[in-house]
Amino acid sequence: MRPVPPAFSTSEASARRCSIGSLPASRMACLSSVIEGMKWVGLDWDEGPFRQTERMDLYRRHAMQLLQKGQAYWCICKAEELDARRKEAEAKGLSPKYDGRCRDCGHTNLTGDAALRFKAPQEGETVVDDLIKGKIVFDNNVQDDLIILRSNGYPTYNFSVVVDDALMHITHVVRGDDHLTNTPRQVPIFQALGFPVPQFGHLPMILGLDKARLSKRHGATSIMAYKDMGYLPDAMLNYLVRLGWSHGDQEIFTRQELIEKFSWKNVQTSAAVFNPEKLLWVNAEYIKLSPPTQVAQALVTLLNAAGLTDEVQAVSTDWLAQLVVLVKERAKTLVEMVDWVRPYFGQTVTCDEEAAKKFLTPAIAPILGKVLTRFEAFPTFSKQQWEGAFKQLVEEEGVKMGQLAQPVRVALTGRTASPGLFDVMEVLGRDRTLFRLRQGIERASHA
RNA sequence: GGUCCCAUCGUCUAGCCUGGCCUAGGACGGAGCCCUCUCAAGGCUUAAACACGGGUUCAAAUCCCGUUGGGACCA
Repeated sequence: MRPVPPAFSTSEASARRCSIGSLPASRMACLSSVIEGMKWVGLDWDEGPFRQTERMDLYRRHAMQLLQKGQAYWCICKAEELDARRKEAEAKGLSPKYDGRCRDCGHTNLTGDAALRFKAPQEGETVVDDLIKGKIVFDNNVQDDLIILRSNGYPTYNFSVVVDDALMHITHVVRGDDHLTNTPRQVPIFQALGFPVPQFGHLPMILGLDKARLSKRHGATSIMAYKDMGYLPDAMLNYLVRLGWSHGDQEIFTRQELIEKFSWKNVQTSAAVFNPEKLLWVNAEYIKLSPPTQVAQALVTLLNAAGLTDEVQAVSTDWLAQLVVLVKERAKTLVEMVDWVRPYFGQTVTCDEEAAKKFLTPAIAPILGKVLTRFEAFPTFSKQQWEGAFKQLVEEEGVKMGQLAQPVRVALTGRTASPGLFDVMEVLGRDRTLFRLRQGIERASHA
C-alpha cells in the first residue's frame, strides 16, 4: 500500500476509489489487511471496493464496442506460437512485440477461443504529462497490440482499469511508478473508447533497508503490525507521507496541515528507503504531542493485550491520561509505554531484585524512616511541600540527593529508573506513596 | 533485449524549474558536551553528501550532452 497525501484524495473533483483486481481467494486475506490498514491510518474512500469479477459484462460490452468500431480485432494466434515467434524475434535482435499477424485478417470468434486485441496506434507518440514526473514521451511504434480480452473471455488488467476509471469518472489516477509504462498502453484505450483521459501521477516506490522493493519478503511488516508494535496511526501516516513528499524543513504535520500544504511539486521523483528508526522518532514525537487522553485510549488496547485488563478497569480514564503524561517522554512506542506504566497499577509494587539488593539496604532504612515520618505529617499530597521536605531532609542528613532518591524510587516503583520522584508520588497519591514507602523500609531493614 | 523512470550526507530531504545569497541547509541515526534525584526528554557542538566525465557560462548541485549505476514494465 502506498499512501497518498490526503490533500490529493480530498480534492473536490475526484472521488476516491479503491479498486481490486481479480484475486485468487488466497490473496483476499492480504487484501483485507490492506483495507484494515487504510482504515487504521484514517485513509478514507468514497466508493468501493469494487470487485472486477462482478463487472465482467461491463468490460465485455466495451470490448465489443471497440471491435465494432474497428479498433480491436480477434487474434487466433496460439500462445505457443506467439512464444516461439517472440523468441525468434529476440534472437534476431528485434523487439519482441506482437507481429500483428491477425491485425487485418478480420477473424471472427467462431471457435470461441480467440483473444481480442486492441489496435494500438503505431505512429506518432503518446505524451503523458505526469503530475509528478512531468512530461513523458512514448513512441507509439513500440507499443504492442495488447490483448484486452483473453481467449477465456476475461479482460486483462490494462483494459479493465481503463473501463473502471472511465465509468467511474476518475479524474486523477495516482499509483506507484511501477505502472508508468502501463500508461501509454492505457491512454489510447481511453481515447478509442471516447472517454476523457484522466491526469496521471506516478509515485516513487518505497524500498526496504536493503534497497529492494518493500515486500512481505524481507520483514516489511504489514501496516497493522505497527499498530501492535505500539505505533500511533497519525505517526504512521506522517512518516509515510513525509517519505517522498516534503514541505521545506518541516517534519511533523497535523492532518489538516498535510491537506493544506500538499502540492504535487514537492512529491519526490525517486524511490525512498523505509527507515524504521525515523519512524520510531516520529512516533515518539506523536506520543509527546498528541492529547494525552487520545494516547491513553490507544494505550488501553495494548494494556489489555499485555494482560492488565483488570487493572485498567479499576482506574479512571483521567488517571490513565495522567499516567501518559508521566511517562510520555520516555516511551517511543505504546509497547514501551506499557512497560513504563506497569509499576503504577495496584497497591503493592513488584520489586526488581537487583534494584532492591542495591538500594534497599539496612543502612538506608533509618533515613527512609525519617522520610516517611515527614511525609506522614502532611495530611494531603502537595508536590512543592513534599519535595521541599525531602530536600530539607537531604540537607540535614548531609547526603547527596541521589543517595536518598534512588532508594525511595525503588521503594515506590520497584525500579531504578522512573520519572521524577515527585511526579511519581503525585500519580500514586498520598496513601499509596506512604504504603509503598513503608513496605520498602520493611524490606530494607530485613535485607 | 527493448521502452520508460531515477541519481544531494548511512537514511528521509531543502536547494534544481527562474544559474551567483551553497565554504550545500534541516531531520533521523552516530559522536561529544550541558542540564540532572535515576531513566528519558531538552539544549548546544560535531563528523557526514551534490555518482562520474565533458561542455555552456564571468559563474553550475542547479542548464545541455554522454557514461556509469539502480529500478520498473513488456513475455
